[in-house]
Amino acid sequence: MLSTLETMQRPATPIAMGSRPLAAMPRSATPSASNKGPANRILAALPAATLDRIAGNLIPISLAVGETLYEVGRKSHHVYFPTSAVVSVMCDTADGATTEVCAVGSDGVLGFAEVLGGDTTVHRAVVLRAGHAYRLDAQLLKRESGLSGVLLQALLRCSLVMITQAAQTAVCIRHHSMEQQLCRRLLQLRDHSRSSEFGMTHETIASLLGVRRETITSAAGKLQMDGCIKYSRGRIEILDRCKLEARACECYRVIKDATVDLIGVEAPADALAA
Amino acid sequence: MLSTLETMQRPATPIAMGSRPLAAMPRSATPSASNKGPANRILAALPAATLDRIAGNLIPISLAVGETLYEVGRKSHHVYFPTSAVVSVMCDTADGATTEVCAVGSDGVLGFAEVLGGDTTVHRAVVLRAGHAYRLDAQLLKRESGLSGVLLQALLRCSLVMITQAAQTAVCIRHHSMEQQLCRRLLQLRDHSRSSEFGMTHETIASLLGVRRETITSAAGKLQMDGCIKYSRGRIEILDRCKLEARACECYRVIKDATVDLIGVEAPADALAA
DNA sequence: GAGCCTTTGTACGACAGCGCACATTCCCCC
DNA sequence: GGGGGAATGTGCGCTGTCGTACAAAGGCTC
Repeated sequence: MLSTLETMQRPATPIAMGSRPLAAMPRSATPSASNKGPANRILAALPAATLDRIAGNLIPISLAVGETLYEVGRKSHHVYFPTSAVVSVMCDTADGATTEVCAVGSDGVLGFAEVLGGDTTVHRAVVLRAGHAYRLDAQLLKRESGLSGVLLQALLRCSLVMITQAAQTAVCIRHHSMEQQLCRRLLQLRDHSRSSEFGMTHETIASLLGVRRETITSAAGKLQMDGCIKYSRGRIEILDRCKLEARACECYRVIKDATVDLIGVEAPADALAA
Repeated sequence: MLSTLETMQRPATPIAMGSRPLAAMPRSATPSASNKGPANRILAALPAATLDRIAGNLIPISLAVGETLYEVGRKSHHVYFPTSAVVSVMCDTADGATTEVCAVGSDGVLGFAEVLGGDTTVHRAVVLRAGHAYRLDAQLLKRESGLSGVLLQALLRCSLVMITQAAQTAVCIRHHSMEQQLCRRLLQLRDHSRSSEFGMTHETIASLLGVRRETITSAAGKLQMDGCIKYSRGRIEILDRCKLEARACECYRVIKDATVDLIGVEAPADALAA
């Protein structure tokens, strides 16, 4: 779990496309929260008895940038609990345009829609930041969740976070300027990477926000001019987090607060660092 | 449950504001699906044993247009199962702009975020179409859901529908034209009202879509010109459903299909009528 | 160290919505 | 049946984003 940002740079394509098969991760780590790396918070919050029952089936895997966890209209047979990886949930239009509706990291779960037996997945989940995750068989989770209300409650909690993110994304797109949206997304990227620098081209950010690359270049240019950020060739560094937050819309806070409220507190260092 | 559209017309204000206290509904109907009116599908789908346990606490209430079921940042102590009423879940910006992120009718539940103990509600739920609903004490539901996984699964299902709606709303706002968005929303309104006519001013529609009244007037004007709809003084009639669907973006279908997939089939007459 | 590819910068016309300001028309009520 | 208020129609300049096209610059490879 040492993957720093250096290992994730420069996806060959923006996350709009790309779907390589999952690479199984050889070494088996325990899913308990006591690990050094950032464990998945949902798993960590489960009572020991529940966790024990599924622990044996949690397969640690490694995710590369651009990998697709599940595709629109196709049934996924797995549920994913990211630890260090971050996954974007994308929503597409009929003519190929895309927008990220929410991002899931170690504070969430992916693919649990299948557990309920819905036939189609409307969204696409693409790895945004390389890292690790635990994979669980959907059928197994389905059986277990019938027995353990705690598990269902955890899933419900996650889904509420996703509702909040998606809803806030909608208002944000409607009412806030591109610069505000960019600031928000940069802050979220920072929070997920736990470092003030991360690899990401204008092109990739554009495909997250569902706008043109040039629009991002223009907005990012202003932010750099004002000393909020610094970037070059697929590498962005946040110089002044406060300034960035001041320029962002409130959506950043709304989403963050709701997540903390439902899932749990952020790492303390995170809330302070620039 | 006779409230036709005649009784809901002309809210004093667009749904952007307004919060009157709830009016208790005197007559007590059984929540079972065997009633003549449209029962709540979530309740109807519960196994008899589960339903029996909460039936005594389901209080039938009547909802008027513009009533606020829950407000941002305030804790609601009730969960609502609409039968004939339709409720908009609105998301606001700091400077007062609003957008509807999803709409809930007899195929959904409102306010279940509280059940999980989240402290803040990020959204606002406003009655869009007058009608009836069942109200349930949140604490009671919390207790019951600890016991009944079926109940939790039902809530999770509903939350997935909401995710789909909110996510699709986001892409739709980003990538589709106002005319497309208007068509989509009109079709959804029609589906919820089970009649091709419904009371709604341009102003109200504008506040749902988060745009100016004039923008709606202009887009609606084109639709009327082409014989898709007919409107006058807060009353809109859909003349040609097919034409409307052809002009709408795919978002309408995506949301509808996902809802049917997760919650259940629509009333058969509904899928056909013009 | 030359070439190539990726990333970023820039320009310009098109156009959809916004904000504002009125005009008009219809319905309801006195 | 006349007034008043709500609902709708319309115009105009402004701004932000799109679409397209091309230029410049940085890093990697041979």
